[in-house]
Amino acid sequence: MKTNIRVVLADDHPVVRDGLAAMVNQQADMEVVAEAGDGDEAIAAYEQHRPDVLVLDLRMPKRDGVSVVQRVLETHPKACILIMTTYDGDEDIFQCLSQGAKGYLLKDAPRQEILSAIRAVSEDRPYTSSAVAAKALQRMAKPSLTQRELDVLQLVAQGRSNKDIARRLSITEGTAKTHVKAILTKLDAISRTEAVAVAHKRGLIHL
Amino acid sequence: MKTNIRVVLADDHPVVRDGLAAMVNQQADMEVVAEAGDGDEAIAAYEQHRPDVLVLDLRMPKRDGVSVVQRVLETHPKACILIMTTYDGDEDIFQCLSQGAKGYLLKDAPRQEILSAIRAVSEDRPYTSSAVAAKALQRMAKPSLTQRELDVLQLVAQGRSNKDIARRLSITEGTAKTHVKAILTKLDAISRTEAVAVAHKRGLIHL
DNA sequence: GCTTCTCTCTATCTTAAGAGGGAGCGGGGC
DNA sequence: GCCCCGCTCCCTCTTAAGATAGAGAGAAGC
Repeated sequence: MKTNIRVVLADDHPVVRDGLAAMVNQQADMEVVAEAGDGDEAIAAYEQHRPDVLVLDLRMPKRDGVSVVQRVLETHPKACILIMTTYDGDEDIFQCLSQGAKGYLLKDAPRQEILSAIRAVSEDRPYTSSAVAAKALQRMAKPSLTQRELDVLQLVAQGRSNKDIARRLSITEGTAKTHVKAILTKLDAISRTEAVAVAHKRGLIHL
Repeated sequence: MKTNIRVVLADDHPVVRDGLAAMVNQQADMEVVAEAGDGDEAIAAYEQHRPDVLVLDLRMPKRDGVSVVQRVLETHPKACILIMTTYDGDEDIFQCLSQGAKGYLLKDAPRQEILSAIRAVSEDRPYTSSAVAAKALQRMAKPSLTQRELDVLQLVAQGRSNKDIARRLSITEGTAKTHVKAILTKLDAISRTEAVAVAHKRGLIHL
């Protein structure tokens, strides 16, 4: 057939790109037209080739997946992006999906699932894996952190003291404590260290 | 030639296995004889095929890379094992190498490096990447934690209080504090939360 | 206009964390 | 035998962390 699905692969591991490329090129109805090893290359490759599907790793050097999704959809609102990630707890997944990514995949997914996800996304059909759907529901029930709280959380995770955090954010120590307290309540943690553990598990922060 | 290098691949991501398999099978002098998706399968595959090289991911379900290395070398002291990992800061790398793994690789290594590493290991020559050699030197200079301290660190990372840690390890709170203090000193951290951050960066713990 | 939310700041109080000591006991190496 | 090390326990003291409660300013939505 002449209506091949044109795919661009973006992943920082050559091995993974090879694996995906091998799988894709074996299919009669799809082909890899370009590969990218980091976020900037991914954007450049998209601009140049305008593929039917962009398969995108979330964690990449220079520019992470979230910002690539943002950037590409800004200039090409109809772009079909399939997110690929290692961790299903990753908060970024939901950020990408809500920004307009068409689907997401776990890296440990079997071959068939990967291929059918690419086909689905290429036809503008959203692809939702059951694992992520479940996570999404769980996530709905939990309170979300404000931007300021995420700022504070980031510093807490680095091991900063309240006083240090206050200095860096140009607020009083009392305010820093207020934010930390709010974080503890929302994450259902007793101590800041537990909060970091929970936040990491939920993919709210990347250490 | 008839002296093919027989390779077993162990990685929990089908995509990665595909990529490696494609690369390896393209070479005239090597072939993939089996693949494994977790630690137990890796051991079973080794027993069954006795390959020249076992390419092993450090992080796998059921049984992690370290214990696979241990197990295989126990019964086959001459086994040639090539460790593959995503993170170069991983403490487990050194554990594997000191246990007798012949080489290690980063997953973001280029194709050529991967292939030459496999060839080196198959000839019983150790393969050491420059990145890891540098890390190894850095690591030498730093004080190492005792087993007990690692136990405590694990619990600290989960957000447990000193009192809680004491209860779980059947020691007094004072002793728990002593261990925590030693950890802080060795990791050069001011607070337990910073200690967790440092420990994670060094791959001493996996959250 | 009113409510709601976020961010900011205040104050007090209790408890946990961390600094700085010292010390006994068992095992392994010298 | 002795010494070093890892693990355990003890003490005091200071400071940081966390619980609790209240409140004002500004923005967004109804």
